[in-house]
Amino acid sequence: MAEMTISAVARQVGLQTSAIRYYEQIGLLPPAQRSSGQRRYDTTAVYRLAVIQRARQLGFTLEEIRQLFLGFRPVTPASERWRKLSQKKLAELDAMMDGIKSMRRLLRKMMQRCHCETMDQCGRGIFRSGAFTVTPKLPETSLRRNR
Amino acid sequence: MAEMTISAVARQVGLQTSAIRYYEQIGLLPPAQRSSGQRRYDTTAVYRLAVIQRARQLGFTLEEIRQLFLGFRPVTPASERWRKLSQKKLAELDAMMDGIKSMRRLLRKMMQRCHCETMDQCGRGIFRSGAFTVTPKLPETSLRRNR
DNA sequence: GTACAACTTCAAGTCGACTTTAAGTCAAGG
DNA sequence: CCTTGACTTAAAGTCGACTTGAAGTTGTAC
Repeated sequence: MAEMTISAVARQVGLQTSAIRYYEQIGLLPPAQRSSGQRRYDTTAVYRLAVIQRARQLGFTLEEIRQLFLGFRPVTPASERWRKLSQKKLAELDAMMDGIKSMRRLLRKMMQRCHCETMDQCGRGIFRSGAFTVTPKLPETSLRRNR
Repeated sequence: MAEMTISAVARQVGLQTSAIRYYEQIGLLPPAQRSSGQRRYDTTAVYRLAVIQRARQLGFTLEEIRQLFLGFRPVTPASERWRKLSQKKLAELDAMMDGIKSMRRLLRKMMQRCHCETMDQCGRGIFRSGAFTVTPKLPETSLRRNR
């Protein structure tokens, strides 16, 4: 259990080996010890990856996760790190929810109220209402592939 | 008003000219009439762009918007087109909301319950709990630049 | 005649989080 | 010795929605 290959670790944490190499490359994981050129990991690496996975689950970007590990003075307790980053993320999530909610509202209104025959007619109505200049950009279809 | 340049149209609908050319390129807009090589637009193009902007506001991808215009038999009324696509999108938005909500829940729990000193300790806890294999992928920080 | 602004095309660049590909290395088994 | 499988690297590709850049054309003003 002390020395695992990259694929053993990948299996344990539910990642592809390429992702683990990538994390190392961007400095999210410290360079692994090598045994005749191959990476060898112990449980601390697995724990670190568990944290990374959890953080991704919480909506953190890899850059934010790097902050979690490296963006504080070494004495800063983990709990405080989490709290600091979580506050910002929570606000972001709320903003995102609001964005989605307004899409939903508008979508429902659209479904109820539109009786246009042609798209052109529809466009004329929208254009007159003037409320089309803003562009909230959709948060993306969620749920990415998971190996 | 009958004949506008691309930049006049861009101004009216709040897009960059490059976006309009791009829409033409991917077939979202029909190729514009040319006057000595330059594109000339009338109000129907503006209406079409108004529809596109509104649809983007509702969370539709450009591909979905293309469906809105080209994915139905020509006789299909606009209102019916909207309703068909909106139903799917509404379901997607709901799924996205659920994803965000579960992130929020987990985030709050994390903030309350984590008292770890070190990240390593934190990782051990997460790893033991086993609930880190899934990877919901965050919907993206919303609100993209708007020209 | 030439400067200028506004347009044109086509190709390439951007962002984030990876994956894929090509070419090479290594240890074990037959 | 040779194959096999798991690993290695660096570079390039992927996705969506554009933007940016380079190089060229057009019409108008001075």
